[in-house]
Amino acid sequence: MTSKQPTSRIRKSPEQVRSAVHQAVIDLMSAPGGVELTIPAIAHHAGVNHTSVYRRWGSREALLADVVTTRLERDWPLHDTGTLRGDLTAWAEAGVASIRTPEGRLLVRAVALSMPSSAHTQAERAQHFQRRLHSIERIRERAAARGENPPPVEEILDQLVAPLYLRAIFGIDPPATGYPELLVDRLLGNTRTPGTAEA
Amino acid sequence: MTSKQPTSRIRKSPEQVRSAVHQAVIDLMSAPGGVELTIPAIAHHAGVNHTSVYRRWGSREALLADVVTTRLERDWPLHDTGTLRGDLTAWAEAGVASIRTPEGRLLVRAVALSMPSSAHTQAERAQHFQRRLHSIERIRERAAARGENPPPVEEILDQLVAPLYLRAIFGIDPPATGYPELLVDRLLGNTRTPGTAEA
DNA sequence: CATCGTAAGCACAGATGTTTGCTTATGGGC
DNA sequence: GCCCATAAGCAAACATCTGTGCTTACGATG
Repeated sequence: MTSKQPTSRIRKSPEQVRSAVHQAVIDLMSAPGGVELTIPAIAHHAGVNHTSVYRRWGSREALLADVVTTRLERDWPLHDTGTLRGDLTAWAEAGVASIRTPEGRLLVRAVALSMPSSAHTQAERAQHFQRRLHSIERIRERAAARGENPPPVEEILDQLVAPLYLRAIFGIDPPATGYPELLVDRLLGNTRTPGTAEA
Repeated sequence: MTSKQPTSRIRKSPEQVRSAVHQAVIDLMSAPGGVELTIPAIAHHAGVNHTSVYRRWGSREALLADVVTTRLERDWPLHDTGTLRGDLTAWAEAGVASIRTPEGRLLVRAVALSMPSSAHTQAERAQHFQRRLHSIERIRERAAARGENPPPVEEILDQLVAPLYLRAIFGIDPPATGYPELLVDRLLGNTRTPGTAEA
């Protein structure tokens, strides 16, 4: 007991820790039964010492934000289809696909909540949301560059983003078929031939 | 230590406790800087012993749910205007008024969160949401009884509820004027003045 | 006015989450 | 191949939240 024998103390590399912790967050979020999702629990599930998590991310809030943005940007990417309608529909389709999985719903929910107990300031939260909205802005810019006339952001927010987020947050399944197209039709007008609808 | 002198131990009545705790939750939620919103903190702010809170509500989740439903039912009530359009507009107006205040936004947000760390099952969460949706159902029933033909719940969800909730959660201010009417027009069709207004 | 059930307050114990000082693998640069 | 900065692992202290047994004020009932 006096000496410390090098008890073959295997350790993970920083990248391994990052990966394992991220996966553990996803696993525990998706787990049924309301797991606690505390740092000790996450670290244990990841096979990592909890101090490593504390030192690297500092707080659970920061950890969740990291996981969420990483995953969302991977699972809800931005496509370039060549038309405004195509881009919006693709975006909605990716969203629908995401919120059909428990993991996806939880990710979107996590964006909305961000912080379980401690509360971000509103400005901070809005900024966080801005990152998510960035893809919408890009879609609008591309459409404008093509000479199309995209609806204002507020309309896209109300008619495209809001329904998807609401369903993700409250776990309401979207209609089985045609939902992305339905939303885009409401937004752009049900005219497949552009030009007549508003704006 | 041997004797217990009745040190004029003033105590609040159950109703006083309830009121003080509810108010403390609101105060701490509205407080800037990300207060912890733990039961001890709430109890302290309310001037109540924390055991009283534990024994009465059991968990923070139950306490928040109680506060939120109480307040929301008071601040976001249901009006009977005699027409479907009127009822929906009134509902949207109440919602807009609510989410214009920081407290109102936080209440709506709290409905979305419901549970900070522990996670409700999806069914449980959906049920919780159902309570909020009850007013929508009532509006539809009344309209049907009048012989009107209300839109399906899903449409009201997408076009009326979702925009309000999204704005509440992310702190996006609704348009300064005419927003309730705009949402209802989108939902029911802009049958009154076929204006071009989409701005 | 006396009695009784309810529930608030208090003190303390138990469990859980958070933080710190230290040791020592790991991987890159010289 | 040696040396060094980085960061993971460990243990123990620390803070905080959660729960329990008990006393006792409050209000209702007779």
